[in-house]
Amino acid sequence: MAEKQGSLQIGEVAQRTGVTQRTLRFYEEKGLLRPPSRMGGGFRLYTEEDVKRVNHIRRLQDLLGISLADIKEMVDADEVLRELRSQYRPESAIAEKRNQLQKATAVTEAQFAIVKQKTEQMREMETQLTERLRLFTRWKQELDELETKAAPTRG
Amino acid sequence: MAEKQGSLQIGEVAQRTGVTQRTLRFYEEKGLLRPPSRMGGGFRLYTEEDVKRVNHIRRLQDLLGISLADIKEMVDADEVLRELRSQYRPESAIAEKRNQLQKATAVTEAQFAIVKQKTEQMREMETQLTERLRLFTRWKQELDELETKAAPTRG
DNA sequence: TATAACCTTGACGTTGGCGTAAGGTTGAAC
DNA sequence: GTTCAACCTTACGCCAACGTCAAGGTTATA
Repeated sequence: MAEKQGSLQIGEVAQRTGVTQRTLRFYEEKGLLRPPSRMGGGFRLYTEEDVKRVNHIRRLQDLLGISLADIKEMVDADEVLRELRSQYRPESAIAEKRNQLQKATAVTEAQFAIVKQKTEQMREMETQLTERLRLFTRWKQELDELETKAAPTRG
Repeated sequence: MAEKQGSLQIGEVAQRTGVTQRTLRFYEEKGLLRPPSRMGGGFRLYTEEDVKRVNHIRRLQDLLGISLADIKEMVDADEVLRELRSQYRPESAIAEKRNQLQKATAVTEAQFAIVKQKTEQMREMETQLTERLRLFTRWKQELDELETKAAPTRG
């Protein structure tokens, strides 16, 4: 019996995502990754989904610079998404689905707002930096001219 | 004798920047703010420049999510900028000026690169989120239709 | 000159996000 | 059936970025 198809041990997940095994266990502890299945002896078995998840978490961390607690909220919204997508068979509890959908929408909108705001501020900063760089090159040119035109009377 | 014109005590700076007094002292300790002048009894006296500085630091922290150590590098570059700008009188040590200019340019370019990369990733994320929101609204509509068209056989 | 509001330094405490070491278990290979 | 890397849990450690006292000095105002 081979391994279950497409299941990865923690070491490989760590390698492929660029985080440590400790971090993966930590995320699990904190509820950012759902507890993976285990093989007989207790070794964790991850899926490709999990890998994507980790990458997503890291992007959120790096880009938005928000706490893991907040990220948990966001990835929970993702989870809802997957659930809704998978059991796309609305024979049961429409009200609940509507509820989940509502919450997921809210979280996503919040995220969107953050991203929007940050991109805007980033843009401002970008232009500022561009201006500054222009200024620097101008000054450098002036320095150059000063040295070539003026007397090289030293040394 | 009134206060020196335009000098602010730590409390007011704290209020206006939204950080605590502790944070201001902390930044000073870490070299992110140059030690302000003091009045007779030792009270710190800040300038409007300092206020801008603090705001800048916070923007960098919030937007780029980088460490204060890295931010120090950046604001040091700012310092160089001011120095160059103020004593715009290149009678002394051109070589040094060139050097400073070079370093400031390098730091600024590094910063620019970071900002560029992040903006791009942000954009990606933005489109992703937009798509997701569209999906959500579509699903919600489907749910609505299901409820209106199907039997409202409850209650 | 009293007293409240503001400030000082010093030092220890806290929180998030992991690092790391210890001691034991598992699994594939030989 | 033993070896050995990869994994397990437990638990203490660590750094950044401040928070939070404590004990006292300063300044404006009555």
